[in-house]
Amino acid sequence: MQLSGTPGTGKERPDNLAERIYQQLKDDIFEFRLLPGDRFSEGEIAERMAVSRTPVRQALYRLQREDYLQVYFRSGWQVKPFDFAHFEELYEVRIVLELEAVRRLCTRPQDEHCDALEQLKRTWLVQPEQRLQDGRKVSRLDERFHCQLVEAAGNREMARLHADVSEKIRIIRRLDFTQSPRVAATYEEHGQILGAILSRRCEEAQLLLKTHIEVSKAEVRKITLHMLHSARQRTMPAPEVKT
Amino acid sequence: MQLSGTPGTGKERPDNLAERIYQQLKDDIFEFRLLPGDRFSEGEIAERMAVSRTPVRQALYRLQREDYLQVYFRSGWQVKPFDFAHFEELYEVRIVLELEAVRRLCTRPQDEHCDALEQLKRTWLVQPEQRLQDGRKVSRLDERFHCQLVEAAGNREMARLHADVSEKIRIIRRLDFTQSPRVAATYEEHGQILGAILSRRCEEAQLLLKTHIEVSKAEVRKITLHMLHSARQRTMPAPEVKT
DNA sequence: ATTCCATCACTTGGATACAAGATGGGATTT
DNA sequence: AAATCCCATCTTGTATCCAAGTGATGGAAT
Repeated sequence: MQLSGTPGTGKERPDNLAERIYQQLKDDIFEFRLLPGDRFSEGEIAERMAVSRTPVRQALYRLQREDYLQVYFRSGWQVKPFDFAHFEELYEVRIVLELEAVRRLCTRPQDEHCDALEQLKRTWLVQPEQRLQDGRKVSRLDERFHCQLVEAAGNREMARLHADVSEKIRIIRRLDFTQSPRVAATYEEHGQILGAILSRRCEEAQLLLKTHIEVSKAEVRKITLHMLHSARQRTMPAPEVKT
Repeated sequence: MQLSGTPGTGKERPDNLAERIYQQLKDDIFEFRLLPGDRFSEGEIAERMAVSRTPVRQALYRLQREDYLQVYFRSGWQVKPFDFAHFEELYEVRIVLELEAVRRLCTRPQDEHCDALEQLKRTWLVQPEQRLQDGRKVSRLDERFHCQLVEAAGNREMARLHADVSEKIRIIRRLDFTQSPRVAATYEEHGQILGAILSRRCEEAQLLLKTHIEVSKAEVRKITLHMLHSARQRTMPAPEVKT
């Protein structure tokens, strides 16, 4: 009964079933295999994944805490409907955190965080013919760019919150990269932002970044509305949408 | 197997054992009945709370996600040791979020959010003889002040993140209100901040708020170090402390 | 005295069993 | 025909059971 010794020595979980199911379910949501409004039971998931309800419940409750799912008392689970007001607010939080990161990077002491910024330069300040075209890849790269910017600012908590926010909006943010002009614009703007940061033009960097994010936000809003509109015509009933 | 009807109608969980245990355990941590570094097993908690391990595990995993606990594979649980770097970073996040809230409140359209600010005025802009003295109460009030400030700014996501951050630092922030001069200073400074916001002196409000938080941060750091130092002399071994 | 090794109680992770309530459909009544 | 009641079925929440591994302990060997 009494625990006394110091653990610490190599005792991390090896495989962890619940974690695997959590990832799988989140992926199902992100890839729209589970649509907003879809309902299901713990038993279904457990059967599909060929495990017991125990790790499924662990995963489901985690996803509930993260606002992807909703549970009804003895009446099953539901994928939370999209809430655009919610996404807009998350975009604003992103802006606040990233502007602060830029401020810190621009006022940083000499030669600090330069390695992180150098790595970003190698990805984004490249010749046009070296640019990636695949929207999926660029989308992931874009998220990494913004996260690394915040990470480079040095506050791990801020970076973690920002990463959480980034993950929450990923599901719609991706849609911004389905059109190649937007991909090109992303390369262009990231380059400009990096340049401004590296030469410590703080105000300019902040303005560029703010505009960059807001344009992306507007673009995504447009695409998502269109997508949901056409989905509503094909399927019935459409996934519920708030606001 | 098939779920189809619309739930929505009064199906919230009634009692929920796991939730109760979660609250109880968090309270144990906040009230130092569970000390940083303490180790325990799921079975102990289940026995103490007179429930099975299932809801206990649900609560423990939630507390782990929230960074209060740590689990070792087949070797029990541990209350996470204090990490002051962590707290400092959370304080900085608080500053960023609250400064943004003040900015928004100062540039708000006429007559917006005034009700929320009015309520704050009634609490904090009072005659000295009406001020509360009880450190516990003022501590809770202080947290509410800052949270309401952010809530009033109108971005629910920002408010939620800020509330989460506030809860995470509550465990040490309370210590700031164990000394009555600090209580008086809090009233003084909150009053000044509110005044500056209400008359839309943005820069001044931000500076006041930033200083207010940073002073509190420094004070808490001092008290906590002292507390841990004396605790280390009384008990052995002392709770592990990083940084 | 010290090191090594078997042992054994204890731990978490997952599977299964059970309890209580929600739901939906069909028979029954109005 | 429409509304209502009843019941079999399904669902989550909780308890219990089992598997696999951990770590402290004590005895044996050196």
